[in-house]
Amino acid sequence: MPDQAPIDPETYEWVKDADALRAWVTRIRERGYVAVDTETTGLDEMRADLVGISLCVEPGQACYIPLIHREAATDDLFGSDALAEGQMGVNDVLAILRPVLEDDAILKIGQNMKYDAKMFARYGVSVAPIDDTMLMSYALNAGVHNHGMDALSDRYLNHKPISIKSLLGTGKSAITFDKVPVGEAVKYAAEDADITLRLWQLFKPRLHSEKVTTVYETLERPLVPVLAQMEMYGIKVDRDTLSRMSNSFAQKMAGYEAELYEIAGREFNVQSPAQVGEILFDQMGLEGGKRTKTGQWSTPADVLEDLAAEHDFAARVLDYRQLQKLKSTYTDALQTHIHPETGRVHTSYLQSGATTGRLASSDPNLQNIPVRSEEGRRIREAFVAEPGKLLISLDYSQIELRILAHVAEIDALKQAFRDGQDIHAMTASEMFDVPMEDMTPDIRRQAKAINFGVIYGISGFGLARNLRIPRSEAQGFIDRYFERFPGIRTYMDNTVQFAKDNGHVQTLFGRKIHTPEIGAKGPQAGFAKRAAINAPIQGAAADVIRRAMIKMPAAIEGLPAKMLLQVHDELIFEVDEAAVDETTSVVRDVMEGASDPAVKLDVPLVVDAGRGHNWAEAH
DNA sequence: CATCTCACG
DNA sequence: ACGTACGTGAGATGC
Repeated sequence: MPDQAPIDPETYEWVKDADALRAWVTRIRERGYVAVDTETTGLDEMRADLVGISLCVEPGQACYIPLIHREAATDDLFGSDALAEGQMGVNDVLAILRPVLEDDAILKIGQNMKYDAKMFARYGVSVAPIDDTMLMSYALNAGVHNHGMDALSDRYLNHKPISIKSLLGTGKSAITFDKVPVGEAVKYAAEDADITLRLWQLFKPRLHSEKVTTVYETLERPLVPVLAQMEMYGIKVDRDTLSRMSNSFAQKMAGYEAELYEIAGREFNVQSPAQVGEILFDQMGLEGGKRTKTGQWSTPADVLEDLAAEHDFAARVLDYRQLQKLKSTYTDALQTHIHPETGRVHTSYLQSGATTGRLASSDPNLQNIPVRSEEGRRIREAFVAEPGKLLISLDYSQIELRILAHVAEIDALKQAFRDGQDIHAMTASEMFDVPMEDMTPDIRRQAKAINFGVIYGISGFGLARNLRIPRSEAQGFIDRYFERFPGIRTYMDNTVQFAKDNGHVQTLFGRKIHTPEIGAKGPQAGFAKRAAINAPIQGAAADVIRRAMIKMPAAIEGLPAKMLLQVHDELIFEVDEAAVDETTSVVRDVMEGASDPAVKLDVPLVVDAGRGHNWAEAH
């Protein structure tokens, strides 16, 4: 690394007036880029207030512009806080900064820039173009370590930044950033911008030397504004619907609870797996109970399901648990996420959350809203379109199996997809020598489980557990599968070997997923192998839908349609009723062509679409 | 704060 | 012989 100014928080500038700020704007324009960081009153960009802005133009040259820091007024008997000295008004600051923040010719560099871009957007400033050190780290090192700034600074700059905890405290007595004395805030905030700039200088050439520039430039960087926009739109959620469901669940749960106490002959905590296990295996003396590694009884659903046929107690626990899950995680918790001003729920997508290139969703997670059970699916009725609009949902059909057929070059599978065949039925037909016209649902179901297993890096044990069949039988299925599709085994062996040789696997689009555990011995080895087999398939599917999402804003421009949600292989839009047909057609075309022109797949991508006044109807 | 359980693709 | 399906986030319990 070239000689650089040491990271010294004492040297940063506190910007107090317009002249000082204009001097920074001049320096930014001379450079053509600037590292930017925002300080806010909270982590929720939709609710937090902007507290200050830090800038850095070269290592060690950083400043902080405080906006609304408050300090206890010594002469105020009521203890209310007064605005601290030496601050500019947010409107004055943004008036001066806007021209550079919105200037196409000036690159704004941030760590998790989506957060800062959303904050600025709420104050009417559209920040572009951007670079993001978190995403650079993710493109370089997915699968290796986390991409938070503290970790990156420690790892690459050998410097531990001032911790936010040291300023805010923790737990109940924690304060918000606007209560931090400005002098302390300058050191912390400007240091973050300084570190971000240094990381950027370090990562920029590495993207090239590690051959992930294309991944970063085409799959990471352009997705940031797309996700920011989706999150800010949010999706309308009907509180009354959720509230009614909560009440209904509570009533049913009370009934199950009484029944359980009756059977057990005593009261206990139904929500405690340990207490459920005590009753089943100690008190009732049932066989087959297993303990967790901490020595408590284990009572997962599949175990209870086996017992439920004989014992009402197990069946009622399952009933209770299902409703408890739906109530606490969905109908209750979702209500707290409805934004008081927009009436909508604004999730946050973590672009560097999953090692494979998938997104993750949090606060709330809208990627795991129930659908598999009838009762759970009804929760989707609470996700609604505005009056005069509909929700449309478009999802890729069998995208991972299609990608497997392509990358493993399995002619029979590729042809089946080209012919639009039922792929699970076709697999079953091949494996069990059953003509397609004689296919039964049960044979097809088994083949479907095998197809899923293949994507996950199949094992006899896993398939046996999933299908509830003896392990020997499951192993027989797998052997048979590889006999019929020998190319799949070759692909898997090659993938594992590639991981061992290179320390990573990669997707069709060049995304690297590091596999540091691939050389491990013992049980770890199995995990690492299966993860390595799965990653290029799951990752390529993730790349495809990312490409579609990146193309989408231009494609639907002019249409009265907004892209709201992504659920791994599905996109959800809110559309004026009159434009539903046209939007569906446009979106489908973008999704089905998302691989082009980067990768020409040997199989077609097929997208299914639905529509409705709510997500249950649209799905 | 770790563990268990369970919701999704 | 061993112990496993891949990838996530969240709520409740109990140390």
